[in-house]
Amino acid sequence: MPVHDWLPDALRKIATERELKSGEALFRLDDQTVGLWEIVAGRVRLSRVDASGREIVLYVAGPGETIAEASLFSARYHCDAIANTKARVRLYPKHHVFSAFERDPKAARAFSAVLAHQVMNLRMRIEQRNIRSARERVRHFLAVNAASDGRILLTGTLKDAAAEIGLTHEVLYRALSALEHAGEIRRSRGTIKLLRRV
Amino acid sequence: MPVHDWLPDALRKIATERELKSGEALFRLDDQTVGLWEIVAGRVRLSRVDASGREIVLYVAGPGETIAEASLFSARYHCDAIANTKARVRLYPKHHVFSAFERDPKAARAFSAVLAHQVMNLRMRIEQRNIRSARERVRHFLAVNAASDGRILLTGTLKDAAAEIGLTHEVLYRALSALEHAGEIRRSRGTIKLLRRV
DNA sequence: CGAGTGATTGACTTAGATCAATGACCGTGG
DNA sequence: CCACGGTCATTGATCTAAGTCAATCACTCG
Repeated sequence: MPVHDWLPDALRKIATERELKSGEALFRLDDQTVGLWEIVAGRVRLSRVDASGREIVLYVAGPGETIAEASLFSARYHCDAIANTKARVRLYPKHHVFSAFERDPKAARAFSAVLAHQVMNLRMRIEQRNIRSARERVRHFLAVNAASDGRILLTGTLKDAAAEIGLTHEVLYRALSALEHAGEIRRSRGTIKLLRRV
Repeated sequence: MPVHDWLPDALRKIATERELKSGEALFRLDDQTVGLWEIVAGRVRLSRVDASGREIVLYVAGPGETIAEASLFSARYHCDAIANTKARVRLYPKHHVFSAFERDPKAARAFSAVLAHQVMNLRMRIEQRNIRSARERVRHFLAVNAASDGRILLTGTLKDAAAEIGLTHEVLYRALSALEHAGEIRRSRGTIKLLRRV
């Protein structure tokens, strides 16, 4: 997912950065699309205003993520992007992106590959959300994130993990300790290990 | 999302169909990837076996969906695909897909565009799942699916919609009738209209 | 006309959210 | 070097909204 994996070096050099104050709009519905944005720091929300006048949030993007990939392929944005916090963003201008893809088909292919992986990953997360039981959901999360030796590599805190899987942190703690008591996992200072069932 | 939107005609002609019995494997982890699969009928699950030996379902695909887009870009599958029901699938062989993309850069671009849209759509659905309150979730769903005149186009039944937004159908019915009583929506034989707030 | 399914509503249960309190750990600034 | 503010991790008590079970009616399809 990190942008650095698929954007050609040349393109990264062309990118320009911009600071956003909290609440400032990066772009608005129907603005002309200019390119691909990467969030460097802070959080930016994508939202629309619905028929009854309320704002509906489509997505909140954080550092390392790109937004508006789809808008590369359309002339106008179809949502608003507004900074939730003070934020720094980087712009990869549309025509540079496409000319890079033309010059370097591998880059284009890498881009597709990244998107395809994201699709798989997001589908998996939705599947996870379909699991109602907190315990089962945590099991799913652990299983998906476990290496072949059963060790789970946590990026960030448990609180972050709780948010990602859609549980409150309290419930995650409880589920983890229940799994530990049941002998399904073992924990030691920050690492979790999935134990092989007999 | 329908495959027909982005696959060149020529490619569609080359595709071969295959029937799967319920429980039959379409492919297995570490098999050589052969191409892109489209589900024509039935349901196929993508799953892996975790470190403790349980099967974890990554995704369940239904008619009209494609699976293993990401595997186009890798030599081996990294999950199993198993028919949940009797199913019919269609194969677009990998090298044909890529040669079609080379011959017709527009097709390649369309493919990327489809993937990018899927990413946006999936992110939106995850955002929706972050809303805990059933009523708010239904509001979000209605707002996202409403046309500019506030009319909501339902594909399929309300039960389907309930499944998509991650609620039981009973809860969806109740939330809808609560919204109707509150004057936020109006319903008449199968159609829902979002009323403008004053 | 009868079986099957969707839509709807009621009654009840439960699991997860919420509120609250505590200890561990960290960086930091005096 | 240590006191202090902040966040994470953890656990307990309580509440509530969503899930579950169940019954009914409308509709469609063969």
